[in-house]
Amino acid sequence: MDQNFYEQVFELVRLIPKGRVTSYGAIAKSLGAGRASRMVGYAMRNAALAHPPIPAHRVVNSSGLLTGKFHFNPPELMVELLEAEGIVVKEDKVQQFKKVFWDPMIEL
DNA sequence: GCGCTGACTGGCA
DNA sequence: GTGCCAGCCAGCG
Repeated sequence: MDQNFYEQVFELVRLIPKGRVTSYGAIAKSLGAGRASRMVGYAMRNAALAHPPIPAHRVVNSSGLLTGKFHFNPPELMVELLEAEGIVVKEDKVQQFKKVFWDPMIEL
């Protein structure tokens, strides 16, 4: 780890292919901080202010639930972006989560 | 230095 | 599928 944890989180999130999503835990694990999933979420908080912009809408929790959509501006933006990429979202949950799930451990 | 909070997770009922 | 609990680590008052 020669870079900061946040930097790695941001980079990994940027690598998420369009139309795919991943979970905080998957990101944390791929960075070697399997139990630091909360830190990933905390990092995403900076994502909104980060430059260049981070596609934080592609990051959801292990259940495919859009737990962080409330932090968007406006909150419904997250769903809008996801659906715009072909991801089906209903009731703040990613449908066919297994299909659109992108595992950084496998893909990288 | 201490305690609470949080964009979480996995296990169990 | 849903709900509760304990573990984790960084930031903030």
